[in-house]
Amino acid sequence: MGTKERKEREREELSGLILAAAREIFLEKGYEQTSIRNIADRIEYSPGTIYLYYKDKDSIFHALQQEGFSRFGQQMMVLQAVADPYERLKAMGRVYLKFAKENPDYYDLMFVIRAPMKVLDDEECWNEGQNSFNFLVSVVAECKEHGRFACCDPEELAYVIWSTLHGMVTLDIRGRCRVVSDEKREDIEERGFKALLHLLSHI
Amino acid sequence: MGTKERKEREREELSGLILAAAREIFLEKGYEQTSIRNIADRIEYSPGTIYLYYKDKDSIFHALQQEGFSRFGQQMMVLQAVADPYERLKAMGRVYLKFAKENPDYYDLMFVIRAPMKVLDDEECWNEGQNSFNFLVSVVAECKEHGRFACCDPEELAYVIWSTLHGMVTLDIRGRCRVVSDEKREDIEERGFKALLHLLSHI
DNA sequence: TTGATTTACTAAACAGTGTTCAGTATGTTT
DNA sequence: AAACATACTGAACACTGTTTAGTAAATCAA
Repeated sequence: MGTKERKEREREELSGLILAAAREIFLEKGYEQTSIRNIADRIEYSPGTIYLYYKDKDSIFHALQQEGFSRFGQQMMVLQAVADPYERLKAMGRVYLKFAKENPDYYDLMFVIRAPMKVLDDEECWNEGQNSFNFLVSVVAECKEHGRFACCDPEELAYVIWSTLHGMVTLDIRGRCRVVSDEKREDIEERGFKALLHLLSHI
Repeated sequence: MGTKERKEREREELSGLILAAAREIFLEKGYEQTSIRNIADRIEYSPGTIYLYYKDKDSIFHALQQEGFSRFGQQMMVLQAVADPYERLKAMGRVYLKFAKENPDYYDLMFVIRAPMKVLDDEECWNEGQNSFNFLVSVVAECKEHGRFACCDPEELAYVIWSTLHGMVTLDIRGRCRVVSDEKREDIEERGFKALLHLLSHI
């Protein structure tokens, strides 16, 4: 008899329901407003039930972070169509900035908020981030094989490129971009990205 | 009779005491652990009293942010000794990274945490940040006057440089640097900064 | 089918959070 | 001495994450 299998299926169903509710509230009202009680209310279960499916609040956000990386990965798929490595690198930057602009809350969860990282103990690997970074490093390395960035270490250059884009995005997301003059603020990330490409094209 | 003056002095005294306690707890135990009740306990007043001196919790963190910028400004003083603008720009980057490394909590408050920015309404000016950014822009502009960065807009280039350093610092502070290989992680910011300088020196 | 056991869930409690406000006690002024 | 102003408190309100004793239902064994 398949009662065991059914039970397992039901377990995963509620676990998925909890995550769906968390995602809804998170995307509707943001991180601060996503509480265990809010999630419980939405699925009409008691708060305690949530702890039968997730260790704590942080692990719910870790699950949402993984969803974010999944979306992110899908968006990056378009890069497979770009043959030239340097063109692929440029397209990658644009996809990165587009993802951040369209999913600022997911971006925050993936790269800024501490909560989802707390479930990883000190030296445990952060797989999702690692894969994304490795991919960037590999693209930079390919550029190098094609003659670009001859004097640079791929990992170091990847890190600098990532830092620049991440810096632009977080200055925006966390409200620090108002220091930029009015006429440039609206498209400052686009301007910044072009300036970065300009720098990269001269080495 | 100077009762009015004395009262005012006493007001500022307690206001300063609250801020000092907030600073202590913030630097000892971090942002999350700095609560109104913790502050009240430390100065042996009731929680309600704090609201007679500060509008809300955010405005306390805004005051702490200003302190952060004050420290930051003092550290930047050493740049007055650097005559050549490009050397000054390089020294500025090093001071920036040094400040972030030595005062990660202040840095977080100044450039990442949302709370202290909430006291500024939507289009109100963020003076502390504005002054710092303007200073960076002016140094880049001076470089340009000395023949460097000929093809770049000073504000845009200042923004890119700031973004790169800010990105490196926040990836570190918010625990996203573990993707960098072990052998480079320890001094990855130094390596990244050198790579940035390398980029800047080729345009 | 009955009794034992496991599973799934809830309600309540604990300890904490920011914030407000009626009441009090002290200091100042008339 | 009475009136008023100021400074502060303590309790309350509405939240937060998390734990746990208790319950009701489902499953299993005899």
